Amino acid sequence: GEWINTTKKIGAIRGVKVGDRFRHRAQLTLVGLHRQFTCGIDYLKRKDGKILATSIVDSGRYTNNMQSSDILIYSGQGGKSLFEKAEPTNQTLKGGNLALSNSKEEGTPIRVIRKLKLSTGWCYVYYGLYTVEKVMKEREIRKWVYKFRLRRNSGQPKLTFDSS
Amino acid sequence: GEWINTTKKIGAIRGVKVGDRFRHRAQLTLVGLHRQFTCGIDYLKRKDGKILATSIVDSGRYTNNMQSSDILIYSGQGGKSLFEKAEPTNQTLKGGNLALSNSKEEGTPIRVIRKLKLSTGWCYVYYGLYTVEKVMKEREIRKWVYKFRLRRNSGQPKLTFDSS
DNA sequence: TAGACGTAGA
DNA sequence: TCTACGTCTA
Repeated sequence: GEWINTTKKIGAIRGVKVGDRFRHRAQLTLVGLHRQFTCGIDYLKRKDGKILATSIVDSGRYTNNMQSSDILIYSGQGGKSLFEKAEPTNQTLKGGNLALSNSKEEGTPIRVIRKLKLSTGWCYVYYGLYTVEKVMKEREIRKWVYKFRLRRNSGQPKLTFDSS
Repeated sequence: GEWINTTKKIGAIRGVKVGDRFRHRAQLTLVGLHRQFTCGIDYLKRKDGKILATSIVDSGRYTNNMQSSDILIYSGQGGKSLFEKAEPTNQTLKGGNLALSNSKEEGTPIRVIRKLKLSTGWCYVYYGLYTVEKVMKEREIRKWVYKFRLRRNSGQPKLTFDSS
């Protein structure tokens, strides 16, 4: 890839407002909201080597859920998603999962993007900054998975949709 | 997919000029230049059922070549590309290949997009309208493939690049 | 439901 | 080189 002036960063992205909508994952990459093309968890490595999550995309392929407007339970990666056919395997605390866990320790904000069906069709909506407040290990059908409870940081605009 | 006001069409796209550059295939889809996300040949079905090519993308995965600024030899699809590992198989005159062949019969214009490495990095460049002037069947390593010779329609802007 | 000249990062 | 919550059309 060829990128100019693009250091991954934690926190708000200049020029992107809460509620902004995007048609394709490629656009999230272009504006710097989420620098992974298909992976749901993006992260960077700090100078001391510790990895921290920068953003997550909830596109409904895993068993996430939004309990309220402020709480999001996000599934870790690995061990096959809902629609995969391969044998499920246990998730491990590495890559994006480790990054999210580290982010809880550090209390660093995470950009959250969710795929929604609005009246105009599917799109990715920037929900704003969240903080990981709990890391859980749960038993699913035939595997252990990580779940991350994120809470939306206060002081951000309310989100309302013409969802269909 | 959710598309509004988007009928596939043959010929120039309003708002897109020869030489326009795009970072991702997704952008080609958004502006209507090429409505396939990964496939190299896009086509539509005419009212009488005949399929005609609308656009092609040359991203270097097949053995295409640009003999001069006006002539492009484009490989048909199927039978595995250069980088695939599976067994090669013969290409057949269906789908995109059939569409390109039909376009030769009808003399309809085809939008050509090429992936280039410029000084700013890789991008897709709109080369303008071409017409298929010859359909060939050739022997490659262990398979038969189709090759389409396209000639750039006259009267279009010259293209110059700061390629690297 | 599967195939197709996808992409970035580990 | 491979994985990853891709995405369109047939």
